[in-house]
Amino acid sequence: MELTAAQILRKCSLFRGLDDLSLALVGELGRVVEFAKDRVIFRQGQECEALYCVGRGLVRVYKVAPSGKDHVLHMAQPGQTFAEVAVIGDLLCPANAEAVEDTVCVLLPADRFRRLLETNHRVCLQLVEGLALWTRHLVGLLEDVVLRDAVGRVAGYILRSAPHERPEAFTLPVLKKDVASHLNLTRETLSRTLRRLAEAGLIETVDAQQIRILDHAALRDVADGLPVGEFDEPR
Amino acid sequence: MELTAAQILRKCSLFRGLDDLSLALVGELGRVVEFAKDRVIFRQGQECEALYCVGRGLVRVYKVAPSGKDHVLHMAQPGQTFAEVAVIGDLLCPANAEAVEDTVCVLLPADRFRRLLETNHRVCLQLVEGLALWTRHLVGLLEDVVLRDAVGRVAGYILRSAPHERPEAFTLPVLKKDVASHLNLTRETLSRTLRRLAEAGLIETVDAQQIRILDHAALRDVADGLPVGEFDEPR
DNA sequence: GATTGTCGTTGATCTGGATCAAAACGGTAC
DNA sequence: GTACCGTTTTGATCCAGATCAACGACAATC
Repeated sequence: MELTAAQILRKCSLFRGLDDLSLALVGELGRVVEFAKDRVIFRQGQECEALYCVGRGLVRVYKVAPSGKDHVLHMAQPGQTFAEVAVIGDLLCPANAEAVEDTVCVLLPADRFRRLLETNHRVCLQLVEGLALWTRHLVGLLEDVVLRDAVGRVAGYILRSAPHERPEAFTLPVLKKDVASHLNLTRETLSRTLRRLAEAGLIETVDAQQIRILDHAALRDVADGLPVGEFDEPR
Repeated sequence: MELTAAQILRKCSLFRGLDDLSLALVGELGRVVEFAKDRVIFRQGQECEALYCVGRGLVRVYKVAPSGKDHVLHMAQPGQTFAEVAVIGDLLCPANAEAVEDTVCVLLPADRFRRLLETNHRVCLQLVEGLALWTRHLVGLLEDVVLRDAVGRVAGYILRSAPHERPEAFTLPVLKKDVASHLNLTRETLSRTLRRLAEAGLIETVDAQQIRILDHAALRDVADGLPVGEFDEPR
């Protein structure tokens, strides 16, 4: 199935709420590009040539430390964008991006998009809102890493990424190693933490990729900093 | 000395680049308010009533964990704004803010500011740019905390906060405990880390608040992840 | 089939920075 | 002056999570 730029952009959360006319103006700039699995899309420090909107597939946006350690900032799924900030601020790419699966994106060239922003108030307004949300997400991530311990972060992640309807069982959309990196944990710690949550009866691991939530409220509590309980202490 | 809303807003980096007319429109909304030292400006979770622009003084914007630990997101100095994101996205305050010294702010009421955004394209454009910068700052902070160790973070902080001209000696604009919290370190660790840098000959501590940079390049290297050297190893 | 590679789990050990404890500094109030 | 209070510094100890190491489960390639 082929995707057109318009179809992809219509589902893009950054442009949600945009009227058809403005959406068409944005679409005119768009060029649909495919990236094969493992293909590098851009590297940090490069000039950023476009804003990317994912139509199909999965993109890992990550930064690597001088030490070699890397940190996943964002796993961009269909409907999500990346490199917005670099494009808007006319900055260098702050991170690396690569396709985790075969991926289709709409590219909105930086200079033309910036020009559209300058002429079209609706698009501009929409973007302000989108950026505000993205910023809040970042602050959330930051506070997660800074203020919560491993169990809290994992519990919070599970709650956030469970689908809103039928939240009992869900399939992780990304590999655990990427989840771990996103939460600033090692794979090992993530694995052990999931086991602790399972042993405490809060979740159940169906298989490597599937998690069933057994006790939503308790999970909420753990995410809010309460200790896990339901273990050791052989009174 | 009394400050007017217009004077404060003119020096505000979020509105830098705004033409006089638009600036005047923004200024019309503004109400100048003083906050005494230690006064709480808002608490996380509250409805956010305005965008704040600091004219004089210093405001600590911080979040506290369920555990009681707190994290300084931002020490807002004159010319800087806070609560922009909450106002723009019509979200609840994501953090606490309190005046560290006697402080003067311009308040731009949320609803009226949002209405201005909707009607004035120039202000909207300016804001997109401001948000992009703020986002990049946040990503930097996140990567700092996640990818660097204590020495790297402290070295980076010193480099960032040294004045661009005459960077040899400078006075910390905020208390060390706030610096520590911002970098997600304890006061103790910050103190020890500064001592290590001093012993390695990269900096010199004049007094509690003043730091002299002795070796700019080496400090850069440490911030980029190289080990500090110049210690132990009694060959 | 065998081989290689990536991912996930589990166990044993190590360590950077936190925590606890105490003392040295300024301020400022009396 | 002395007493008090918040900040900073230093030292001793502790611990959550990293690191190292081994192994099983698949999937892809030969």
